[in-house]
Amino acid sequence: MANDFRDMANVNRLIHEPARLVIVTILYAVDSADFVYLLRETGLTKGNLSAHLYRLEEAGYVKIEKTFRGKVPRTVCSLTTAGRGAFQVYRERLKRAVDTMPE
Amino acid sequence: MANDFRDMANVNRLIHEPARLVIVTILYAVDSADFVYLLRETGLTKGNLSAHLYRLEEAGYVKIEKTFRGKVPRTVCSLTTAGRGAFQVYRERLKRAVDTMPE
DNA sequence: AGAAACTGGTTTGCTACACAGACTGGTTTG
DNA sequence: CAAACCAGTCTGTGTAGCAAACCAGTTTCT
Repeated sequence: MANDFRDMANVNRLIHEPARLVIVTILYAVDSADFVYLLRETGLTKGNLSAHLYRLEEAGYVKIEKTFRGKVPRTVCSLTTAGRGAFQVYRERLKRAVDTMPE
Repeated sequence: MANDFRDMANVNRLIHEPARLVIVTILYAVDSADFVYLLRETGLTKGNLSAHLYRLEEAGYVKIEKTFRGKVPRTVCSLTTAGRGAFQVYRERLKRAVDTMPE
């Protein structure tokens, strides 16, 4: 039982960070989103969003494609298979944690 | 809907930190525990545990009482009313977050 | 045409934090 | 009395999050 508590410490820290959790959750739901969309939805600053996306890309969780929409640059983000898997694992682990929390 | 996602970023960071979440959850369940007990249950190092407890005390979430058991020092920790409240709020918020996560 | 303002980001600087190993004050054991 | 041990605290290091400053290019204004 106390070991269930200890399990909480074993969550994926990369996804556990609230800002990134929001990003990943959105990407999981919508499949693909561009930088500006994420900016609006998350409420993060640009610098912050950029940095978090980079961390997620580095981890292999997010694919970042830079294209142009007309003459305007556009950054499209989507979860990789690894990213989707990591989110699922995180979600299940969190679900169990919440369920084992004392009333 | 996407605004629900944004809510995930609004958790109490102090409790959200996995190590502290474990500590707080234990204290919530057992009401009072000494340093050595927490050390065993959490698997944290002493320095780490000490620092986390201090942060929680600073926040007014944990009461730390230093006594002696015979000649040996003993540190007993317990959640304050504020701490219990904060945990409950965190737990409910997390519960909602888990529930709004996409399948 | 040139300046000003806007878009879509990235880089930089700062602060805070998590972590573990070294250290401390005292106690028990050999 | 020295060595080992107990219960913690302090210190050093590396990482992270955050926002402001910056940058490259585009559109708008005059």
